[in-house]
Amino acid sequence: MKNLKSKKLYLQVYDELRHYILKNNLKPGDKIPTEMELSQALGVSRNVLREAIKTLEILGVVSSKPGVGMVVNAFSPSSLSTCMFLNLIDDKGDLFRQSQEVRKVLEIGFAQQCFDSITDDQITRMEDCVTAMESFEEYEDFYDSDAYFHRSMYENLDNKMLIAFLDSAWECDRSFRAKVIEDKALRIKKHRDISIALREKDYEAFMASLIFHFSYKYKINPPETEE
Amino acid sequence: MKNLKSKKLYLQVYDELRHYILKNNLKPGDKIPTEMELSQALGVSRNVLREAIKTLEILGVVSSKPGVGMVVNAFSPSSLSTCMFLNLIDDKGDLFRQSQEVRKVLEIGFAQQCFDSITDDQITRMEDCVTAMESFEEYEDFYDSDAYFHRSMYENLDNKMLIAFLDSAWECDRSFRAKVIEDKALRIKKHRDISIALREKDYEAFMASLIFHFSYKYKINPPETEE
DNA sequence: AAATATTTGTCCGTATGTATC
DNA sequence: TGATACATACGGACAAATATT
Repeated sequence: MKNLKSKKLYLQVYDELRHYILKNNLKPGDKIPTEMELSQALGVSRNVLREAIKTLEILGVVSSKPGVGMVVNAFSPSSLSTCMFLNLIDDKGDLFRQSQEVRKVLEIGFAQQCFDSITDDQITRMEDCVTAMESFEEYEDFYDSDAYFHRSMYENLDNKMLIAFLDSAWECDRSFRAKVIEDKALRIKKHRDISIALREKDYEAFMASLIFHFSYKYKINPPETEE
Repeated sequence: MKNLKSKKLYLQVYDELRHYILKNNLKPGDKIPTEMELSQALGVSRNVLREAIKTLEILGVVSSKPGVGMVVNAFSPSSLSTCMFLNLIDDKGDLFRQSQEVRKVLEIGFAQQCFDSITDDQITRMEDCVTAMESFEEYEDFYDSDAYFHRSMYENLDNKMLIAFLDSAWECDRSFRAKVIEDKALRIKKHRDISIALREKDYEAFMASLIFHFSYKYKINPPETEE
């Protein structure tokens, strides 16, 4: 069809659609043309068009409903972490180290802003996470509370990119099924110290407990290669 | 077809393929079954399968060639920034601020590691970027040198996740067409000071110049809504 | 070197379910 | 209720690129 590049059509169409959304400055909620209109406008079959536009839907850029059409979505942090699973096909243990390093730098780097802007509601939910940690036996449940604890800390910073990056790093942690070699009680204490320092608005204690929290050894549990 | 969930088929297939790659612990270079085999195994048409698998190709997870088949790719940082364009459909000015904050925290947070591990070759390329900056008139060219300067700093850190995040943040900067309100000479000087400090292995000067580099005001140039 | 098989790329047609008017 | 618009899903067909014999 396009004699330009002999590049695969669905890749060209994907770029065109990206361009279309950006150049027309589409906002969340805006409608985009139907499959028929788009395929005719681009001069490709509906099949090729769908291969490109379903990528946008899976990535969370647009939503489609039969009988309605397609609309642009608002950005959600999870759409970035959706892509993060790409990392998992590489060396797992090393990428876990990388995600740990990045998390440490990001969380400590934004600690000041967190301390200044955190609300009582956030602190309460962090305390609830600590309480939940104490009652869990299974590590997976423990893990969920840990993740929610940290997510609650930074959700009020008005920085969706930070949230997206932190979620991506957590996504790696989860998929690696890494288990921290650390006493459960110590792990809980570390988190409790952070929440207490925030509750008492003690900046020095907050920073100290946060930095201390990131000091531990870890091992990797390889994912079961089930059936 | 599947009365189970009434969830869209191509979304289910996408999850299945993700699962397949992870559970089978596929490494870069490994082959995955043909479209016919996969569509038959999953009980869906070849069309639906392609809508899911082309997402994986566009994301850079797999590559396909006619007559050969599909293989798993190695992770490349660009695959993450491919997703970052999702952010662009939201409030642009605010997300530029966010990317600036994240970049600042990440670059300063990893400055110590950068200083310890940087090689002469990296520093030479950074110096070349500064030289290039001096000869450019157009801001776009200036911008490319700026991006490459920072990328060279951290590429030796053995942390692909960091590189991916930094690239993602740069992707935002670029698409926002943000222009820093700053004297060109000052901008060049800031970068030159960083490279000089690294060349002379002066840690204090390096940190000071890097922190100073991130202090500036900016404005946003909205993307032209061409044609 | 040449013919054949394999695999992806692209298009078409059709039927179904769902939402809107 | 019916009619229309739209996405969903299937199957077939042929072309193009590559590998194999």
